[in-house]
Order: sequence, then C-alpha cells, then structure tokens
Amino acid sequence: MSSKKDIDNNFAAIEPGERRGAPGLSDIARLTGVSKMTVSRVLRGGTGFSEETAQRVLSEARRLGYVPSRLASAFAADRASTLVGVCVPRLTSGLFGNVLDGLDRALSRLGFQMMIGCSNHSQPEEEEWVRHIVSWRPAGVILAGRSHSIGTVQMLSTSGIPVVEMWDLTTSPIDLSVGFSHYDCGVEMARFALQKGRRRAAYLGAHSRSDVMGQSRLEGFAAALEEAGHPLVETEILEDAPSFYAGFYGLEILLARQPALDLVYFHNDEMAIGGLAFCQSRGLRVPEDIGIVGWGGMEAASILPKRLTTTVVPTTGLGKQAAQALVARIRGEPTRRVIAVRTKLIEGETI
Amino acid sequence: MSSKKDIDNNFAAIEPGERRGAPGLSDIARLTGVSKMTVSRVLRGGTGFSEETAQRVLSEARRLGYVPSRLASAFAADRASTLVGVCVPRLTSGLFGNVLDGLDRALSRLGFQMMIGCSNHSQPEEEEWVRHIVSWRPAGVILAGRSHSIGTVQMLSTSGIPVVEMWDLTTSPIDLSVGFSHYDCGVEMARFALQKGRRRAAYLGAHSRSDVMGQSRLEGFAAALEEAGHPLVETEILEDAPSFYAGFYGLEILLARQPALDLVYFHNDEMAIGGLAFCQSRGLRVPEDIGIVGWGGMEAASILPKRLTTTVVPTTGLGKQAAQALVARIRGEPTRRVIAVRTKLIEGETI
DNA sequence: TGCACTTACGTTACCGGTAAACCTAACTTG
DNA sequence: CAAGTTAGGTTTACCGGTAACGTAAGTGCA
Repeated sequence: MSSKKDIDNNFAAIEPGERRGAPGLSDIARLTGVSKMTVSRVLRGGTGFSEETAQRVLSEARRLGYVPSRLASAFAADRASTLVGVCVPRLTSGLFGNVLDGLDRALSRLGFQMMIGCSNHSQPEEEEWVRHIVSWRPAGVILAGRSHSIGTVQMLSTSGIPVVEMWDLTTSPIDLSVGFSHYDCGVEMARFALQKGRRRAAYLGAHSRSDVMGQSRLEGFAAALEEAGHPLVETEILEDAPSFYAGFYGLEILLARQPALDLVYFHNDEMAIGGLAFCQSRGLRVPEDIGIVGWGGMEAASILPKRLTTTVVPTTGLGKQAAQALVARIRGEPTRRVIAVRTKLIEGETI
Repeated sequence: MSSKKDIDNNFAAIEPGERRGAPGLSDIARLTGVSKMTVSRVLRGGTGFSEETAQRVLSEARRLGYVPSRLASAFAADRASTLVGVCVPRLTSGLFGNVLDGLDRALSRLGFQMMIGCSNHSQPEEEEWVRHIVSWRPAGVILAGRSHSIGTVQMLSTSGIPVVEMWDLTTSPIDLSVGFSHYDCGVEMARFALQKGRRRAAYLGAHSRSDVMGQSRLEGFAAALEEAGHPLVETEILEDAPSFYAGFYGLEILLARQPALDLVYFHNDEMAIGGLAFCQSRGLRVPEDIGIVGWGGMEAASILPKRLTTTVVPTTGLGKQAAQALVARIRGEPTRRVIAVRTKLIEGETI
C-alpha cells in the first residue's frame, strides 16, 4: 500500500553519513582499531592493555565527547546500581527541603543519583510512585514516614530493594528506619515547660491530610503533663494547613475559650511564629504573660528578635544518616535496622 | 590456584530453585505458554492476540507481581524516554521548593520522572551533574539559571537532549528558556515607589556565591530611578547570605550612613522582613517613616501583620510552564524558544 | 474452489556495555 | 628446550524489552 511506503520513506530520511546518536564504545573501538572490550577496560581503569592503546582510546573518547550510557550498564547489571529513589510528602516544606539537601550531598558524594517523587501525603500517590521507581530497578529507596499502603510494602519487600523509612521512627521497618520519636519530642517539651514553672498549658495543632505525626507529639506532651499532675488545659486542632496564619487565628480561638493559659505548644514553628505575632498584636507579653513554644526548628525561628523555644530536628543530618545507612545496606555492610537521630530542645526567649 | 576456587564457590552459592531477580516477560511467557512478544503486546495494550490469551497473561502477570523494567525498555529505545533531569542551585530554598513542586506535578501527570540534582550555585558542580544526567540519556533536562560552563553547554548541545533553562530569562537559550526578567522586576518596583512619592531610595543586597540575579534587579531599579530624576541614594551589598539577619543588621548599617531614606529595596523578602523587624526595634514607623519593599513573594510575607510590598514570583506556575514547554519539545510539538512568565508586584502595607 | 485478507500468534535481531572464556605471541624458568 | 606464565588482547553470550518481519489457520467473497 502507498501509505506504508510513505511511512517507510519517512523513516529512511536519516542521512547515511550523519551520526544517529551519542557515540558508543563501538565507535571508539572502530576508530582506534581495537575491540569494544578493550575500550571498556581502558575507560573503566582495568588492566590488560598497553599504555599506548590506553592513550589512543582515551584521546579518541575525549575527541568524540563520549559519555557512557548508564542505561546500558545498569541494564546489563540488571539493576540501576547508582540510582536511589526518594519520596517525600511535600516538596515545598522547609524541613523536607533540608532533608533532601542532606540526602543529595551524601548520595552524590557516594556516587549515587536521586530520583525524587512527592506523595502529597497520600498513600495511593506514594504507591504509584513506588511502582514507577521499582520499574527503574534502583539500588535503594528512601521513603518518608512509616505508614504505607499494603501494595507499597509488598512491592518493596518482594523486589528485594534496600529501603530506608525516614523521619519518624518505626521499630518494625520494611527494611531500615532512620528517624526520631515525635512522642518523645512532646514529652521533652512538656517536662521543660513544667521545669520552667508552667502549669496551664494548651496545645494548638492543625492537620493537613494525613499528617499524624503532630498527633504523636500531642500525645507525648499530654501524657507527660498528666503524669506531673498538671494536665493539658485546652487542645485545639484546626482543620487547616499548619501555617503562620493558622497559628495567629488559632491562638485567638484558644484564648477566647480559655484566657488563663501560661503556655501554648504549637504544631510547628510557623504556627508558633503566627502565635507570637498574635500576642504582639494584642499586647500580650511573651514570655511573661504567656509562653510560646513550637516544633521543627525553622530557620527563621532562630533569628527572630525573640528567639523561639522549639525542638530542632536535625534535618540535614537526618538526610545524611539515611543516605549512609542506605548505602551501607546496598553494599552489604552490616547495618542497624533502626537508627535514632537526636532532636534538640532549644531554649529560646519565649518561655 | 586455591583462592580462585574459593571465589568460584562463593559465587556459586545461589540456590538453584530460587528466583534470582524480578520476574520478566519471559517468565510470564513460559508460564502461560505463549511467546515473550505476545506477552509484551498484551501488557502494553496492543493488538494481535485473543481475549483468552490476554486474560491468561494478565492474571499471571498479576500473580507474579510483574513490574516492567524501564531500564530495559529505555535501553532498547536508546533513551530514557520518561526521565527528566532537573538541577537547581539549592534544595533548601523556599522558592525553588515551589518550583520543584510545580515541575513534579506537571511532569508526573504527563508520565515523566524527575531526577534531581543540586548545583550549590557552582558551575563545576552543575557540569558534574550534567555529565551524570546525560549518561542516563534522559528525555529532557531542566536547568535553573542562564549561565553555565562551556562544558555544560557543549554536552547538552551535542547530545541533542531538549533543555529548558528556567528562572531568569535569556534571549539566547541553549534550547528553550522559561522565566522572567529580574531587571524588569527592579524597574517595576522603582516606578511603583516613585508613584507612591518615594524620592530617596536605597538598595540592600547580599550576594551568596554567584547569585547574580539580585544584581539585575538592582540595575533595573537604579536605572528607572535615575531616569525619573531621583537616583538611588545609597547601595549596600553585604558579603553574607541573604537572610532575615542580614536584612536586620544591613538596614542598621544603611541608616547609619544615610538616615534620610524613605525607601529601602531589599534583595529578597527574608531580608525585608529582617528590615521590618529592625524598624520595629527602633521605633521607626513603616510605611510612614520609611518604606520597606522586598522581592520573591515568600509565603510568610503575605501573612505578616503588616503585609510586605513585594514582587511575587509565580514559582509553582513557572515549574509547570517549564515542564509543559519541555514536554512539548520532547514530543516534537512546535514551541516558543523563550517563554516569559509574569511576576506580580503586590502592594502591601509597607510603602 | 481458490485467492486475498485478517487474526493471532512466533522468530529474529538489536540496543550498549560487561562478564567470562578464549586466544596468541613473547618471555621465563627449571 | 619444553612447559608454564604473562601481557595484551579478541570473541561470545547475555541483560529484558521491542521493532520488524514471518507464518499458519481461519474467513469472506467472486
């Protein structure tokens, strides 16, 4: 048929002398008059060739601008041995930005590349991403959080790919876990507040989608206060993103209900800074009239005129540790399954 | 030799009956009694097979938990047709976090995966990353910024990979450019300030490494003021990271040198917020005594008690547009080489 | 009845690099 | 001087999926 012929003609339109793609080992081999295998050995720094051959090969490779196809070598090895998949709940979070930075620094130094995905706090989206990444046969995978869909866990377990679950700690990881305990953060902050003489504390949270981690902090905070005989006076969980603005108006709500508070523990630093702004707008003195404490260690929180009391999460360090644990696992070195990183309570000027 | 024998024994330690890796097309083919090719056709939704065969293949694929190897298909096609490389100067920047978010949403919806790198504002590091990504033969590459090393430009040009340079606009891109003009941002802010009656403006910058973009804003700002007959009164570029703290103490320096300013244009919103904090600490009224304007559209800037006047950069939208332009290019659809996105001057309450 | 056409497959070759096996000539060494 | 060793290679097979092409059985129609 004529249509078929036309199509054939179109595909035949490649110029005979023209280079079709990137130069490969065989191009170098042909031009230097040795075999592909010798070229491969020279370029990977092996043995079994003369100095002269090596020079010819290297100069020809340079001249052609040869870049090896990782696709081919990964394929040959049946796994993309320098690829690590990383999935975080949000790309816009300052905290996760730092975690990614730590991961990137550590992984790229160790010769790995990151393929990044974002779950938007959604398990189905995470599972979708895991399916994609598994199809790339990566050397390892890093997931944020410890709760995943059944499909996610199954795919990762059966594939045999090393996995690190990071951020909040789990004692029964798919493979490895690197993180810290949100519950303990809450406990530590409660004890610190008590030590500072606070007796009427409230908690102001906000839950965006499935962020259950704030909940653990609240539980730890409440339990420690309870134990000391000064239970939590008030709790409010806003149906909103945990932003500056939520902290501002949330504190207004909280104080309207219960004016006699001497401390508010916020979901995070952004909300706490919002709370500070609210206090300022109402002439409430911090820390004299009310104490404000946050969580997370936002950079801005440490350089405010009045430094915020908060729990600093070692984000960059966490990324680094997660990367190191994963790489150790990939290399088959012995690794602890659960690695706890230390958060640090920073005493600012708001309590 | 005995050592060789030992090694052989170690490598022979794989159990005969055990699965060595992930199941492939040939496993499904063997188990259903058809050829690899038929399985491939069924799984990719082609034609040329019976309904009954399709069902057998599909159920067997499900049973085995088959995940196709993108490594193999990408390799066969001689390019990783669903892989896009993205390199940003910093992973910890709020602005770039949003750009990445926009990119990720658009790219994943279109069926692409992102491989991310970070140049740390360093051209050698960027070049290093480009070498890595080119070795993956990606469908496209997105770089932040418009100035790159010669090696970077050469590798990308000769590889024929579609490239988008995003963030600041260039009229002579390697391939495509999506961004906005920092110079125009400066001009626009100057005109706005003049319209608001400001006559004695200063600029406070900070240069971290090779961030030359702030420089363009300063140039546009200064030129527009000059043209109107009210030239820039004072300029200070701090040798520091452009942070909240730099804004705070930088303004102090500026006012010590030149107390009679009625406007300060800051490198970015973080610095501007620092400047606001300084004014507050000194009892300077904003905007009555002095106007404070920033750049970038930090989220926190819009929810401060006193909304900051600033230029909002459509970060997420920029990512989306960059992704769409790149994908259009990859698909061979006609595309404009230079796509300008609009920044927006937001009139807050600080001028 | 015979020939074209369709359906439902199967076969082969190939992508680029690498492991493993093999080869050959020169050089040792007992 | 034969046997062994080494340097410096080459050849072959393979990774898993896909394009291109081949083919046998069935189907429709003049």
